[in-house]
Amino acid sequence: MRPFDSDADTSVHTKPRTRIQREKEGAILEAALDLFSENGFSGTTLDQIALAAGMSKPNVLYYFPSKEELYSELLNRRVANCFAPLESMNPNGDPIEELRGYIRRKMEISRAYPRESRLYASEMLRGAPMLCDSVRGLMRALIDAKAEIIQGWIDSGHLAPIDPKHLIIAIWATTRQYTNFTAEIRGIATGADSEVFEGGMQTIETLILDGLRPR
Amino acid sequence: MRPFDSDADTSVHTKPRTRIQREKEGAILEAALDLFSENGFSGTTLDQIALAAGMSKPNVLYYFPSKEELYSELLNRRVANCFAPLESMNPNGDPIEELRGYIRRKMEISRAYPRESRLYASEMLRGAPMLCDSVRGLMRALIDAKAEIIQGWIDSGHLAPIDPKHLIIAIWATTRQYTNFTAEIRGIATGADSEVFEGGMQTIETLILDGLRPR
Amino acid sequence: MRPFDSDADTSVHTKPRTRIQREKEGAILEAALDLFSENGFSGTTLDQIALAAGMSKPNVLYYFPSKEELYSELLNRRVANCFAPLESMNPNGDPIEELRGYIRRKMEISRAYPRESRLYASEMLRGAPMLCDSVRGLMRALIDAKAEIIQGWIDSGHLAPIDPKHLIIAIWATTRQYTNFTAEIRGIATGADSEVFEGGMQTIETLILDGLRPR
Amino acid sequence: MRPFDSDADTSVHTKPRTRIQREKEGAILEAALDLFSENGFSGTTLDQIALAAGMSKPNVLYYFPSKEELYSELLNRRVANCFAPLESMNPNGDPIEELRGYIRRKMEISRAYPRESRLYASEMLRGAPMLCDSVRGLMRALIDAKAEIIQGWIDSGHLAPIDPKHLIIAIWATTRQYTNFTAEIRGIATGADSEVFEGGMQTIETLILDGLRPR
DNA sequence: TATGAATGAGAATTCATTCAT
DNA sequence: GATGAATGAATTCTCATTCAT
Repeated sequence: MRPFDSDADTSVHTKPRTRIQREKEGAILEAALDLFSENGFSGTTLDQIALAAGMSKPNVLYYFPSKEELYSELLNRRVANCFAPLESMNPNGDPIEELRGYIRRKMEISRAYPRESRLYASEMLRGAPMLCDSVRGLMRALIDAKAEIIQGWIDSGHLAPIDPKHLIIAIWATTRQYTNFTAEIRGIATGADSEVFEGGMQTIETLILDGLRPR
Repeated sequence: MRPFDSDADTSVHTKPRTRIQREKEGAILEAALDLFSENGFSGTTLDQIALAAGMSKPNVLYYFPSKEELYSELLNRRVANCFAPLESMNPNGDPIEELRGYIRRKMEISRAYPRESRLYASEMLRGAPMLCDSVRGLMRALIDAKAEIIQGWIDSGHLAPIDPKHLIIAIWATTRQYTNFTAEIRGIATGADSEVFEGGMQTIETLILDGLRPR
Repeated sequence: MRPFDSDADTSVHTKPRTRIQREKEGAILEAALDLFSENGFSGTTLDQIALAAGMSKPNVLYYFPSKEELYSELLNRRVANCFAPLESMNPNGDPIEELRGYIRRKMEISRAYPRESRLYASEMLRGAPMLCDSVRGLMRALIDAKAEIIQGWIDSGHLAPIDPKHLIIAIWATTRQYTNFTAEIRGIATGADSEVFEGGMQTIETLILDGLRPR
Repeated sequence: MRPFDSDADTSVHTKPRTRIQREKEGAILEAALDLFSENGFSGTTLDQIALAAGMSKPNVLYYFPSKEELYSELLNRRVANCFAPLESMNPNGDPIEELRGYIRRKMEISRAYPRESRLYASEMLRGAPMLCDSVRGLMRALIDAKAEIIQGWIDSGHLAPIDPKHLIIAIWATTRQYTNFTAEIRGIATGADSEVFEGGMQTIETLILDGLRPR
């Protein structure tokens, strides 16, 4: 179910060899993710990270050369992984059902990884100054691929005509709302978080799927 | 077209009386809005604001007692004004056309005040630690009022059954995407910003309005 | 009864002519005395003084060229006046009764002008960096005169042999304790301030007068 | 003769373990004591302390979290130690001789630790805003204990009737005069400091002991 | 006279980073 | 590897004083 885990994640990395190293690095990344995603890059200090990771500040910098590198690592590796394994959309399946599945998986993944998701959103909101090109490329490629599939469905008359990329953007926007802007949601909707989440999912499906179903 | 301006804005304020005061205060708010909306609260320094406003740092603090107050002023006054004058929805009009008008006005207002809009989004993403209760109340009241109108349309069979609050959230989410997450949009869609914006608006209307139109 | 008042005080001054001026200057000195005596020179700001005096900071500096001058004025004029009119000791009176009278008047004057007294004590504790020579001279002359009288009483066998200057110092020390170090007194003795004050006076008289009475 | 030293002092402390730490902390406390006792809390800057201690300002703050903490540490630990080991008064000894011994020890201790003594006096003069409760309690307990002993002597007719607490206050007052108000003393008495000090001690003994000796 | 406006020189404190062990 | 120690460069904020009106 989990499309990736922290071990797989850091294994991409070149440095860490021993188990201890991997564990320490993991603890740092975990703490940093907590804090960066909550308070942003400037709002987080190495002291906080070191404290949360249960080690000394210099030790944090032993594993990651600088605060910026640590942030970048998180952003460009962990966040990238949010996309990569995510989207399996079957070009031969039923279009509406495939889209429904996509929306649901997107919501689920964001709910499962709220910190990664918020970190990414926060970076985007700032204008993405630290997002590396490879991740940008990855994203673009992913979108392009999906858009092509959707375009096929439109061309064959299974979906109402719409710009596929904008459709994907709309899906991202609405799912983001329920997973990253929870503070806003809580200010608007009443009820337990999970209920609101379900209500949101229902609404998104209604709008998008009914909006796309050809008349 | 502009539903408010900075003069009207600050006139609500108690303090500034002289012309000079209003001008200087305006310059500071302007600079602060630029910087806070771009780099967030912690990512912005008083030095930057003073430089951008063309005055000395203590002079900035002569007008606003602290960095936090300045931020708060911006967030809670300027941003609040984004909502208040915004939404006129006619309960007696044609539901679909009223919603279309609402979506368009929402998009326009966000495009006209991108910095206020981004500042607000950024605050929300952080969990809204500095958003004051009066603004929260304003928002909630606005949503409640709109939701009631929409519920009326649903009850009379003019719209497909949907949770009105979630509908509004969906509209906010999608408009936000095109006005605040431009960095992400640019990474996905090709073409001039304004074209992309138009495409987005078109897509949102299609999804939401067709999604709501009863079959 | 009052050995001096603020009018007499400031009249020594050269500048102020009009009534308003004298009043304003008085208000400033009053506020400054409150604050300096409570918080010391560095612990007091011109803002605080201006606020307490009910005027603007530049206006304070219109009357007194600098914070230091204001403090100095207070210290060297008001405090000096504490001494000058104070001590009438009759060389022909009964020695014990004259000393008793002196102790009582000293206590009373310190109690009547606690702020001046505390300001002076605080300056002394710091090493008296701003006490001007004329006040030093005044004090010395006063002590010398008293010491001579007392020496006469000792020489004529009316008092036990003792160094007259040290006697005066002892009187100052003990009276100061009850008027300036009230925080310490309150930490030690129980009962209402005035009772404690009376007890202190009684004790001082007992010690000094009995200690001096020849056996 | 020295009833305590700085090593014993800081060893009560929880934090410092290594030799370097103790040395540095000691250097800071030493410098701070010099400066705070001379210029008071507000009149002293961290820059001055850092300079005097031969280290950088942040390094000072590495050992003490804030200026206030540093001051408080000094006041409440070092000064408290001034009292604790001080007063051994034998209830079974000769009352006059015991009091004489007490006065002398009190004078000596204040002369040996003039900075601690002045710091304490300065804090008291300000109204003791930073004196912690435990020190207050210590003082009160000490006074109570001594007062009881003295009362016993009075009850058995060995001393003239007097309020024991006020007697102690008088002793504190006069000893303080010679150790903390040296600036005033120098303005009054002529001769070398040590001679003046001896003269003062002689006078205090004469007054208090003769004043108390029953006739 | 009086004051709003402005500021340079500090003040305390923070923080990413380096260094020595 | 790990950490205590140290610091330069900010960063927010204060304050006495000046200036213009």
